[in-house]
Amino acid sequence: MGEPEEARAEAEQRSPRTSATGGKRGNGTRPTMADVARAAGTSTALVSIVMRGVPGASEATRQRIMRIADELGYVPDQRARKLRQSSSRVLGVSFELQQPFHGDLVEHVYSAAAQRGYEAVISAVAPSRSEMTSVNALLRERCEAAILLGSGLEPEELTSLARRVPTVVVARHTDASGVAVVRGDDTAGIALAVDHLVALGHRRIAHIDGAGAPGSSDRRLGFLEAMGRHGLQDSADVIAGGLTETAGAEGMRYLLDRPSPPTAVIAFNDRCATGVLDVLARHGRDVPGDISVVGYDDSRLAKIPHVQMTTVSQNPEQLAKTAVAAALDLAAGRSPQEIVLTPRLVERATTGPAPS
Amino acid sequence: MGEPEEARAEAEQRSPRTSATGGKRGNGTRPTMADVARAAGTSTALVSIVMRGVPGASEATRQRIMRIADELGYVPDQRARKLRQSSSRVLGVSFELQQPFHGDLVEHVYSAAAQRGYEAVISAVAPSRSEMTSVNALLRERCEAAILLGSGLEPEELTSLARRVPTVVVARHTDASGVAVVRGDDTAGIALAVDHLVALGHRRIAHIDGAGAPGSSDRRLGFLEAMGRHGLQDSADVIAGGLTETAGAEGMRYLLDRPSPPTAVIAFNDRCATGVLDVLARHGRDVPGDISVVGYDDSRLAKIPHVQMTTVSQNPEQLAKTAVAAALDLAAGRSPQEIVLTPRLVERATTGPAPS
DNA sequence: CTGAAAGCGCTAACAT
DNA sequence: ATGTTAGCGCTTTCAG
Repeated sequence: MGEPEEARAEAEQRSPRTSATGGKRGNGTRPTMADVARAAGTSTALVSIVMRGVPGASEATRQRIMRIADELGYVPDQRARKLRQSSSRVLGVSFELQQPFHGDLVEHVYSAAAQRGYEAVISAVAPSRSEMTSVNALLRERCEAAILLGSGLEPEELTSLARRVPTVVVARHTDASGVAVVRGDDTAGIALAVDHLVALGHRRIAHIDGAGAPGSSDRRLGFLEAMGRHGLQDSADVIAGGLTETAGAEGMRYLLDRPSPPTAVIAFNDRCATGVLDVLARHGRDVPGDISVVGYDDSRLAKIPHVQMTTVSQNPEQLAKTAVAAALDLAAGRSPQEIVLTPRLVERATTGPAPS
Repeated sequence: MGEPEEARAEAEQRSPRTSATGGKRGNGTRPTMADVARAAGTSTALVSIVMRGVPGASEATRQRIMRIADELGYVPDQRARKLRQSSSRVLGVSFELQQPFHGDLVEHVYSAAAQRGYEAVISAVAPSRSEMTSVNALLRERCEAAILLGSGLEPEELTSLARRVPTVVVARHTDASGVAVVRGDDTAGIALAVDHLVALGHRRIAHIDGAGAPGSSDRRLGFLEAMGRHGLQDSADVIAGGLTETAGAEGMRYLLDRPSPPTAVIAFNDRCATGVLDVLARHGRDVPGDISVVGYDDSRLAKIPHVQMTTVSQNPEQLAKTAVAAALDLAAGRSPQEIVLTPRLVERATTGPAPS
């Protein structure tokens, strides 16, 4: 079960040198397996065996074929290969191009998929490229399962999609039937942040939420609930925000105009928190001296050395690994599950004792 | 020549509803063209004609087949399709997952490719996924040409790659032979920034450079040259930086420790400038009152409403469009060219008159 | 306007 | 250990 992957890894290593005998390049034709077989004086089947790194060829032949393939600049045609195989061993991933957290997830999905012998095919969502378009591209690639990062699709769309391809939605909650869900426990995550701040002596705590974004309501509710648990429901403040720096900045500016602004802010995500921090810096507020800030996601933005944001980590690696596992389970015919991962608070430098 | 694309667009629109007759889902099998043909009582050839939207079927048949395909949830297998076609009509794109500017470029490459009837297949580079790995994946997809965003490959690697597949490198200069290059004029771009600042009365101007990053030396040279042109070579200051917020922050902190810090800073890119701005805000420096800051790329980061960064724009859309054109030219057999686009200064809110 | 048949580059039985 | 053969799902002549 491991051999094909090893072979792939090997092929990756081999530096793409090209020999003098390299043949006609420049026209659009690339060498095929038949070309290699002809040059080596063997059958294509043997070449196939060698290229896949499966047993069934003598060491001498293996070496020779490898060398010839290399000289010819031969690269196996993935399309033909997958077409022939009954299962494509392809996982489709739809993600948002400008969301740093999605970048983190994609990176780990690549390796989690590779570890299980799958290839990850990614398809982006952007302002000018809808999630539908992105997902349709995946469908045409005949992926065995689709992984949707922070999907914004409606429940009906998701259910409908799930009928066509095993679907797992990552990092958001959904009621859509038929889809698997892998997400962090948003309620618990926000509670972690609240507990942390309350322990530091904060009372007036605000939450700049994700507005209509997926996961937003869970976090909002979790916030109110946790505040209530501490008897702080009256000093809990929820402000409409969003997923961007802009939303965070606007929310924070609004809060600063208050007669008595909060001493701590929990933002919907790290991007939002970045906007918050920026506004505070510009207004000469010391963080965490005057006001504490907590982000969400533990994305690249939170880890920037001079930022060192306290944030709730969903552990992208675990999320990605779990999502891939869920996708393969689905593809293997098991029924969709909702897997909720426990988030963890990463205490860094943007939170501190409440000002007295 | 336009029809196949129209058809594709249509297919994208059609919402993925599934009928009651939808048949066996859940096992790994998706309907094939043969299934549709059988259900419609026609040949697969006819179904193919309809699915591609090419002329050769009566309106009635077309409607009927479309409906049946829809009901069955049929999606053409892209792999089989491309395999059969002589030219794959696929463009490979390698990009960096965490670089906002690459996100902008990728978005526009998608649409530029679609406009010319090509499909863009993207492959990411990340800390745990090398550019080689990323490019190899593209090669296996049999793309007709590869577009490398801000590639970090060595000239020999690029030349070697170019022998295997038409290659265009975007947004960096390279001496590698055989590859096409589409980039902004970095020397001119930095000069634009310098001229702008000098016109505002700045004399002590620093450049936080890109260290070893591609394009870095051009910008550094352009900076010194432009400063020299204004007789300011003695107050030109080059600081080692990098492509990240961290690099910018470190550079700026270093500059603030000077007995007489510069009144303006030109950062290597927007991410770097973001780090600079952050440090300035934390130190209570007013931008642009005390110090002006210029970024580079006009990426998402520069456009954030409360940031409004003055920056040098490489016009991602034009860059992407030109790169796609260059890729197709190459694929069509024309010889590689270097295309240098003229950058443009976008004056926003982070630059102003030098403090007196 | 519609259908039959060949084959894209590869893999997987099955021979030898 | 190596070769032969038959397709994967689609497009594309070529006939009807």
